Amino acid sequence: MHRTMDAPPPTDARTRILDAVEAIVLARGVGGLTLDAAAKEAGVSKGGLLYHFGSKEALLTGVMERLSTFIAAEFEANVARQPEGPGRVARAFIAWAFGEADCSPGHDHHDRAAAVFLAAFHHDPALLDPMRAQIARMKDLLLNDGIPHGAAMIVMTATDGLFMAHLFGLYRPTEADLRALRGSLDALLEPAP
Amino acid sequence: MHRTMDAPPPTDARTRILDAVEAIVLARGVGGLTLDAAAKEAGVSKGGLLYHFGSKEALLTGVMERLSTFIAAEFEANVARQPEGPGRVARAFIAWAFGEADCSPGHDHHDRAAAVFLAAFHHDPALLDPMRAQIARMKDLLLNDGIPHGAAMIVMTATDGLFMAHLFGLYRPTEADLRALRGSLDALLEPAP
DNA sequence: TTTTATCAACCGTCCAGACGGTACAGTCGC
DNA sequence: GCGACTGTACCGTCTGGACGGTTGATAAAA
Repeated sequence: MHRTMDAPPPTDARTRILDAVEAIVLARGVGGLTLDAAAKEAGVSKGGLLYHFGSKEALLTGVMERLSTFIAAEFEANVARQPEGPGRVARAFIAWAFGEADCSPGHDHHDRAAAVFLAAFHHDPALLDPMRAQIARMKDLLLNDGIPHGAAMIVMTATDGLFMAHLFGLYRPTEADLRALRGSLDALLEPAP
Repeated sequence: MHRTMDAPPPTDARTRILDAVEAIVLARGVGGLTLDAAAKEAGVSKGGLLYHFGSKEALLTGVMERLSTFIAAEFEANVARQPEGPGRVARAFIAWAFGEADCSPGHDHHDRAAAVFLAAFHHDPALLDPMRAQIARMKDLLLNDGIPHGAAMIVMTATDGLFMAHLFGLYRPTEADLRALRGSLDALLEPAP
């Protein structure tokens, strides 16, 4: 059950089902996610879906777990990519928010995260617990990153806010908005003059 | 059986229904919001509810419109409360995010906004359009507030992020976190030394 | 003044459809 | 033979919505 990154169709059913959940939520919204729809989208019978995930909750748990571990891995990689020293974690946060991680085609990881997020939360807010744990860890690291407390909090909330604006489509920042935001965030991480 | 027996709730049925929607979403989540539940919570029969709001979508539209106008009014009031000059709008944003607006008992306006937000978005993302228009106006004012572009964007995203963390319960900032955040945001609005 | 008609504001019931989930017999590749 | 499915049929529950009352206030007609 590894990540055999092969041709488009021959992925295993489990992965296809998980992908189908994300695709449906992105295309049709949380309300469009039914077991029947997920099965059809994954090219699997309903019985087959229930063979892998015994209930809708199990399905959402699965999708949530996959997202959590993916986010965790991406975060680690992002941190490793930054130069050592104060502000390293903060820079990883910023890099993630501005989407400099992978280069997956089609839907980027923000969209997929948003879809999973909404679907899980709607079914049962407690399903977000793995993600909460992950966020707590990341917050902990960020607050011990050798930068002022307030700067760390700004990085945390600003990146969250960017994500939320995207999630709900509240507004679309222009390129100039993003450049300015990024510039100011970077400036925050410079040692005081 | 109109204005006779009600001593405690002298509000009209329409308002009670709108309030009931918010209360239900807060207490039982988006999935718990049904017409029956809303009717019962409002002390109205299902037929009566459908008399005022002909469909669930109409109900959510109503709740969304009320929220939009409320937010707009609150924003205006918050701006008026700040001293004139550069950073006035930004300070209003910050004041709102830190909940210094009204003193409504029971549920604060953040909780109610969150409830309406989630319920409307779940039914149909397009229902957020009134709110999007409102946010666009607020963003416009913020970006012409006489402060650097990047600072304005930080204020915008940071306040959104704070709201989102609350909305999904992703993490609970400590008092110290909030103080530090607030201090750094305020410092951003000081004219460069 | 009495009767009748109209109208808004509800009430309570019923229903078709959708959804999550079960059951189970059969199929196909290893 | 066995695990990994497929396909169909079915069940109980819930939901949005339709529909036909009922009630009390008000207005018009007698």
